[in-house]
Amino acid sequence: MRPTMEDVAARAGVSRALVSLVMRNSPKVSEARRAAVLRAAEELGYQPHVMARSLASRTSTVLGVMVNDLRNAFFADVVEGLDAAAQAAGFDLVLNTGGRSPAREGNALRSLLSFRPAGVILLSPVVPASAIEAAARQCPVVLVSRTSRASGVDTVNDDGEAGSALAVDHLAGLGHRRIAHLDGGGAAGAAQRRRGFQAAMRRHGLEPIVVRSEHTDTAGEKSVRELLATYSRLELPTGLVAGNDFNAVGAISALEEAGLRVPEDVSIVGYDNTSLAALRHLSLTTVDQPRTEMGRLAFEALVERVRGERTEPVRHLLHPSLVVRATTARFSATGGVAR
Amino acid sequence: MRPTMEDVAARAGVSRALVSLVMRNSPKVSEARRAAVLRAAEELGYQPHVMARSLASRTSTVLGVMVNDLRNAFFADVVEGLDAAAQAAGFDLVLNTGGRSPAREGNALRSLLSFRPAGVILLSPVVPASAIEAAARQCPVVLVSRTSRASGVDTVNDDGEAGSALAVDHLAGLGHRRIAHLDGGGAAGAAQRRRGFQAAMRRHGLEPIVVRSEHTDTAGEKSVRELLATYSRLELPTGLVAGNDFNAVGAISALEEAGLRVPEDVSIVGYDNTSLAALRHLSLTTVDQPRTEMGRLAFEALVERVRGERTEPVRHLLHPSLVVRATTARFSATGGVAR
DNA sequence: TCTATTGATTAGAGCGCTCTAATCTTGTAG
DNA sequence: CTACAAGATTAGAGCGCTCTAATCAATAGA
Repeated sequence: MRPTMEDVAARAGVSRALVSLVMRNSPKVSEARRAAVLRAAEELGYQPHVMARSLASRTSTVLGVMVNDLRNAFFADVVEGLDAAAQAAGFDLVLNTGGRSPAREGNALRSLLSFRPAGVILLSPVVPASAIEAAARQCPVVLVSRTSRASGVDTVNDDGEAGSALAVDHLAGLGHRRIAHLDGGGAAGAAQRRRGFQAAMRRHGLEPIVVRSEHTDTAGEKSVRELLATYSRLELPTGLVAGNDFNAVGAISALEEAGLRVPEDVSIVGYDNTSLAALRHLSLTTVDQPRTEMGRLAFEALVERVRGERTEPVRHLLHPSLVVRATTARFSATGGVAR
Repeated sequence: MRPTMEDVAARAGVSRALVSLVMRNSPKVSEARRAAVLRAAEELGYQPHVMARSLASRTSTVLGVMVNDLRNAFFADVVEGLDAAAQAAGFDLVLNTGGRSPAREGNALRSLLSFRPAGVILLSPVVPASAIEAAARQCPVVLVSRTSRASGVDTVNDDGEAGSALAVDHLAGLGHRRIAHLDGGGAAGAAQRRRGFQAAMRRHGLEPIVVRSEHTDTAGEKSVRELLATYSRLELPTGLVAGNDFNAVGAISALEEAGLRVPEDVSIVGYDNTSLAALRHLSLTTVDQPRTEMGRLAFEALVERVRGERTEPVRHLLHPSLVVRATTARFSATGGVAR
């Protein structure tokens, strides 16, 4: 049996209460006793039992985290940021996955709440808003990559409109006039990216071209083939704002297959700055979301609530940034830069 | 305040003990009472408090999981497999990251153990063996992508030697004779892959060429440049077994940069079958590890111990498989297939 | 010498649950 | 009726800790 506080107390010749004080770094313990207790604890290999502590103190150091899909590098990055911040502050993460199904997410959320966590962080959840509000009645809730109007809920989102605008500004700045967006369809954040694209294009006095696509490489290929079938070579968009990096890679494949060069004939911008984009082989110009930072902010928002420092909801809208790599170049009327 | 068992008992007009029995699906409760309790619980929105339950029953449904690096898709996949199995069996995951530093991993592990978890799963940990053995004295431990001889420790590993052999057999079968391995250096599993490569080459009566590299794309580029500098065009290896997929992508870049075509001039096999490899743009032939399966097996090994069904350590060595895509082709003495 | 006062220590109740053992109901057989 | 077994229910201790209030020791002031 693992030693308990009682064992440490007996060995150190003090009361359990004193051991408790030492374990919580209370200042009102004499140095002599503290040392004795610490030594006894060390000798027995004692470690406080977080669950018992949580129960007795009616506080929790557990943060529930529900992830839409861990295989998605985006979420993995957010969780890493979350974990780093939580560890530094002495919190522990209980982690779940919802399998992208509302029903399963509901169970996962319930399971997290049964820990009576200090708070809960949901990464791009697909559960109905009512479920989120119900959770918010039990403990603070922070949403990442999903919005909410509930007052007990904080949100952390990337400003997809600004991100698309960044991409458009970049391409327009390079002289491109015919620019198309490969829309992410129903994917999280896709609507904002599309809106941002359209708004930015109009701001530049350009006609927005939106092609329905998805956040996968095969969809990117397909969409570009459609584009190629629709436009003559001379009218083909010379700039492409993809829904995400995967989509961009697919688009590049289809372009190259058709004998078009990137970036000489067509410039292309991705979205997300995944590890994929950074690969030298691709060197994709892309829009970066501060993912680790998003995790940190989510944690901080939660902790502010837990500590009662704030009751008003906070809505973080993070500003993305453009990472210029090798898939974008100045527009050339001759359809290619000089070689 | 959230309702407790006492509240439910009062509302249903029964004792707390009876509510406890209902919550645990005990068969020795009359249907009438069961229904009454369930209704009262429903009305109050009652959910048992896992921590209190764990404390009282001296059992735990918590599994501690320490991940070397969540950003690495490999681990994210394993965790997904783990999570699916754990959820199905009613366990919860407490998750940590070690920041790839032994000291930080030590803290992370301690933090997990302070939950008195049913068991602990470590994904490619870098802590010293002694720390693992110490943990194993407190609860069952399963290691993924790391070996151990301790008797309280189960392990789940992919058979890196077999994986490399698969790659070599494939290339040799395509007629390649000069085959080089881009070694992963100190990375987890790199040693096995190298050994497997060497053994397989000898089995085919071929001379193994090993180039020191790392599991990154830039290292892959660098290594191929070295290869190009070392060998004349005619003596250049025509088959490459990369340390992992990233490494393979870097290698491809360097080859193309040098005017060599993949797979016409050089065939290349990756390792891990990451989402990267599946990208149609790359279509990398690669060795697949059953990652989700590894997570599931780790969970099962743990549960067997938790249930006391087994005390002997189990050492899973999973058989990888080859996924043939477009970066490998039959060797042609003319240095290229007919076009 | 006798309070106050301050700081250090501890007794003991209680967190929300489980679990053993005891108690209460029935139904049935004698 | 009574006795008793079997099933249903409950009392109450206890899991490992925290926290309030009480106790104790030591020092200072009068």
